[in-house]
Amino acid sequence: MLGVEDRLALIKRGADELLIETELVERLKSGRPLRIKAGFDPTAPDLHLGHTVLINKLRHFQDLGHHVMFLIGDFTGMIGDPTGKNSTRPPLSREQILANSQTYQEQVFKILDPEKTEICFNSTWFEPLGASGMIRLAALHTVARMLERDDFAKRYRGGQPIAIHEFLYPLCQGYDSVAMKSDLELGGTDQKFNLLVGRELQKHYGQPPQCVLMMPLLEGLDGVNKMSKSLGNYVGINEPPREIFGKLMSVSDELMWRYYDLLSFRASEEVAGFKREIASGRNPRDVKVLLAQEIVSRFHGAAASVDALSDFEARFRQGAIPDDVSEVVLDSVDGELSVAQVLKQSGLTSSTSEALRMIGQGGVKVDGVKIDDKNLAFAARSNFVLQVGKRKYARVKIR
RNA sequence: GGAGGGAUACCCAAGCGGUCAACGGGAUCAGACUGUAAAUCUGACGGCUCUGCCUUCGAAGGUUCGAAUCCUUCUCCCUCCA
Repeated sequence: MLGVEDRLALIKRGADELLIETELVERLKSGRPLRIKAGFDPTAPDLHLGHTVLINKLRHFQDLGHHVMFLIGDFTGMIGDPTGKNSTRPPLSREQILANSQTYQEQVFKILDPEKTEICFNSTWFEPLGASGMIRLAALHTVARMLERDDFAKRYRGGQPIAIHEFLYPLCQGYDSVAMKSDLELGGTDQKFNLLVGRELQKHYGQPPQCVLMMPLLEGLDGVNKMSKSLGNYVGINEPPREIFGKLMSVSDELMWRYYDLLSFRASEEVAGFKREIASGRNPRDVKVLLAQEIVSRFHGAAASVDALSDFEARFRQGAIPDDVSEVVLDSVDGELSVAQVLKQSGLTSSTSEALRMIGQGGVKVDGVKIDDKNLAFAARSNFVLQVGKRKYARVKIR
């Protein structure tokens, strides 16, 4: 068993902020398994690397012998967390929420130990609470205090609408902590306000207030916004290995370091070594490959990461045609079909206008040979591989 | 309830009677280069049977030879007052 100091160090590794450290130390000293809470909105059916920052940390707690409670906000999902949003979120339907939370559970156990994880749904305590209970809960907080929250304040000042129900979200999240008797809640830095409401409410209900551990938010592939499904800048852990690999390779050299900090399990001394090597001339690409392979192996196994690397090398270094090109069969018109139609109907371009533009820009290849004739037509019964740019392929058969 | 302000392409945002398929930025896509789907540079970025034609500027009407631009009504949003 590690000493309190070492356990605390592991808990704090990579974390942005821990409140209140002295309180946590006291609880760690008690030696009992702590009740660790982390809540997830069932909005995105697929976990992405951004979620795993937090889940990895939950795994640390499990390894230290604590009781991890994975809360699925099936009730609060109907409100929609307003955190970090500059607009009201559309509420989810009951069916969507249930389907999404199912997917969550399947994926989260790629990282967490199912034996040591308790899955909770907050509808368990909110359904019985009822409207009157909700009003009593709402009476515990003031509008002024709600408006202290930065994103509410900004929206209010900026003339953006704030719907009343959005005020209920932090209260509900705080009440979750009461219902779950949590010792520590884990969340992103953007969750600070909500996490602290939990402390307030627990005090009100006569419980010792939870400690709060905040993890940094992972930037998405654009390196600017936080990784999110809705912004399309994410890497889903269920995506095909080659896709995960490619997406990680598209990260800028600068952002790569951030990903190393928050996603890699490599020792920090080793990462520091990479930085020194690159400063003295090593190609950043090679280090990026190591990261991409580590992540792919974590979710899909070592074999998949080797395959993803060789596929990537073949396609982007040597311009080879990949081996998993999907096939489309198209009907000819009067015995032939124009390139523009083939591109559109095969789904490689979204319109014939775009198809013609791509040809004009030199982005279209037939069997690996660039074409520049916009009026080109393919005869019936021809069979070829069509390519747009470096990433879109289709094996086309014309009937 | 009253008074103002706003709604433009994926997002932000110009335009305020013709030269507007609509400035600019972001995102995206393509090309070049390369060390990679990094960076940088160049270009494209409504649709089509594509040297031309068709449909767009919240919705519906109207004025005009001609409207994103003017008028009317409607919808939604914001601000201030009550």
